[in-house]
Amino acid sequence: MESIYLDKEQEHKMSAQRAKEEILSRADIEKVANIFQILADSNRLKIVLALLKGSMCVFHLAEVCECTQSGVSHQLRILRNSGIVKGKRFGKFMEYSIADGHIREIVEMGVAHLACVR
Amino acid sequence: MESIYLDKEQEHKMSAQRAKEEILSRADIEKVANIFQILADSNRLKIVLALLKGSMCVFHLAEVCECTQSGVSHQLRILRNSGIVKGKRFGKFMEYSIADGHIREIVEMGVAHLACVR
DNA sequence: TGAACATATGAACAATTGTTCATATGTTCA
DNA sequence: TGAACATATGAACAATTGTTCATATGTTCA
Repeated sequence: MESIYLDKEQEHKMSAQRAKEEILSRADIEKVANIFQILADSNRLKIVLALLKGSMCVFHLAEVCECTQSGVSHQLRILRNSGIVKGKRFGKFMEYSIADGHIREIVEMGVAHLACVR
Repeated sequence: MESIYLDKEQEHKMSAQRAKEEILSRADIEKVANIFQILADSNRLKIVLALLKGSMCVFHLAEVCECTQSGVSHQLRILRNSGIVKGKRFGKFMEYSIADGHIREIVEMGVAHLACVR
């Protein structure tokens, strides 16, 4: 007997075909996953959220994030390496700020998603 | 001698103040970080990208993602638990599809970011 | 110059995560 | 019913990640 779900199977096959043709390259997918990976840690996300309010130095970031200086510094390195934030020295202080114009949109998308989860 | 960067310090202090007042709650930040966490793995991201092209079953997902059946199944559980995808049985097959209307926007943001990294 | 402050970094560790293998569960169909 | 197929899941393992502690580096200012 023929499957009663033959049309469904056909449909899935077509989706799969389309997906295979249009999917991003492995390298691109990894890059996108990396962006999300950076934002996937609450401390790093908190740093980004804080910096979106305005530039500040490590001391204040640690304060806002309720986190140790060392912890913030380590996370800042990751954020710097990925090009999301940049640091500029002012005397003893390092002023950190958002370096990536698109990061606000991505983060705001995530925050917007929060509302519709409820 | 007074610091030559006194105005900068003042500025940072104000940013920090704003950040402390306006920052999301710890719980909300964790939720947002979680959404990003889900999308932070290339295999999971690939599954989501594929499903955005159309619903399909586990067999096809494994094919598109060049991944084992078991691997896809494990990742699907994570995606299901987070409410991003849903599964519906059709006979022997499970049809998976995107359950979260906002996920397309978030993923597309990430993909758009790709272009401006180049 | 050296004390005080701000930040960065290396090493070690615990915790988390993704993958694989083996196997269980669910469904169809002859 | 039982063989064949599709999917899910538990256990084990290697790899990755975040945090902490100690300490190094960079800067100012008396």
